Amino acid sequence: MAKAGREIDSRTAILDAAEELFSQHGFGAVALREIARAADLNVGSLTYHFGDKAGILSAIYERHTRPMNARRLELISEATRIEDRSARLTAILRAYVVPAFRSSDDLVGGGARFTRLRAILSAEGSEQAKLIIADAFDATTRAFIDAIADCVPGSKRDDIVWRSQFLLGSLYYTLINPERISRLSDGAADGFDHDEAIRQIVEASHASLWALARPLSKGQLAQAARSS
Amino acid sequence: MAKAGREIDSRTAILDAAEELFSQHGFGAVALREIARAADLNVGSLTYHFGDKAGILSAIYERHTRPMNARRLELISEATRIEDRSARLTAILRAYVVPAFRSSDDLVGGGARFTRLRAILSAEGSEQAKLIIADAFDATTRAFIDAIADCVPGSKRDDIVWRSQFLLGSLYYTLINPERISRLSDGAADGFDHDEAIRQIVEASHASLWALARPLSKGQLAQAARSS
DNA sequence: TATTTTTTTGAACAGTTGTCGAAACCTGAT
DNA sequence: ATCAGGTTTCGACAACTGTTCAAAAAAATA
Repeated sequence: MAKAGREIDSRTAILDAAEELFSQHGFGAVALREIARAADLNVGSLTYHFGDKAGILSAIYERHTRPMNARRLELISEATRIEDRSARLTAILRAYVVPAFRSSDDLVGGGARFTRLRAILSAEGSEQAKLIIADAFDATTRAFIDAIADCVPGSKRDDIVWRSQFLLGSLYYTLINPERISRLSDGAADGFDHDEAIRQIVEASHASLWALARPLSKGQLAQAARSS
Repeated sequence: MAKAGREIDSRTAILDAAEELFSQHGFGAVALREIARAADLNVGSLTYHFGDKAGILSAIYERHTRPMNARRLELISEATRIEDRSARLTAILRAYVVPAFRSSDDLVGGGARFTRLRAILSAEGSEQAKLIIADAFDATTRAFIDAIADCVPGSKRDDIVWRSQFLLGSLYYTLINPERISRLSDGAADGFDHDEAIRQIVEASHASLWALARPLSKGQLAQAARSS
């Protein structure tokens, strides 16, 4: 397992280059030769280290999935200790969203990039990619849904599933189309601002999910609006 | 401009086949020969009718954009006549979501398929596709945001932009990953049910946007939850 | 029917794709 | 200095890509 070559570590150089390119153009649209050029290596090196093109994607997933899931579960665990239901819900939502944007541990700046990659891959839906993505995040998502359900007692679980997936949709959309937010707000909002994006997603999702706790009729809601 | 060939109309046969394939695998991943095979025609026919591969995508957009936008503006116009703010908001949201799922006029079943195509293209972000997509829906989206703003007076416009884009993200995500909703709810919810999806998206977005009308503090929200 | 126009076909093109194997290279231990 | 190991390079491969074009076919027009 000795290291050789001009690079410090060719494997991570390849993964870094591939992750950057995949997160921008998707899996199928990126040629192995592009990755090789970006990593300053020959094409053959890629298949030597990872066997397959799909093997590169597998390795990318492997180095992100575990730490990101661990961080999420850790934060969710912290959040569930909060007494106040509304504050707890906010903490749980942050536990899910923040690790998706920020890097986990050593991988600097990789959080948002990897999440963006996941977003693109889910849309691309290539057969090769599907096998790798699999359900790497299903268990965590279920824990996340359970934690939410405890914050909004009495609500139907189906509704929570729907709205928690809408959270994921909002997350993906923001990472893929940040410029639309900037443009539609005429520059007043910055879609590229991760901190602001986190805040917006968390608050919007909070409102969406919290409404399940006390399902007011539309008439009641309208009345409340009129009286304000 | 006479019609010929074995098919009723080769042009629409090509567009139908291409739309189906593009909406499933994206623009770059579909080969012209696949489209030709699906349309029961030769490859040369495609470039004969549409010049380019991009030309096919252009034609798909052209036959959907106008009617879908028209239908949306029509429904928004109807909705703005509703007095009750909450009911009006619901109607506006439906005006945006329903045409994205249901077909407009003659094109049977094309609504959801075309929206799914848009979702995939936005993720793919290929240069060729970007030029075609352009801002075909920007004007309508702005009218949509304006109409929402009237329902939630006093709220910041930035917030409305963010949350309206989250609506779009939820829409896209639902069309791309319907099976995730079914799976995470253990079959209790059906992600493929368009009517249910419309209802869920509209209600969740309503809660999200309506909360902007009367920004309660988290303490107040928590108190309300406790008292219930 | 004969002529003209539109459409379809089949083949070919230059370029790119992922993958593979043999040779060259580098490094550290013997 | 020799050897063995992992690593990198280069070249080639078959398959597939979008696009083009002349010829054949079909349809429309006269």
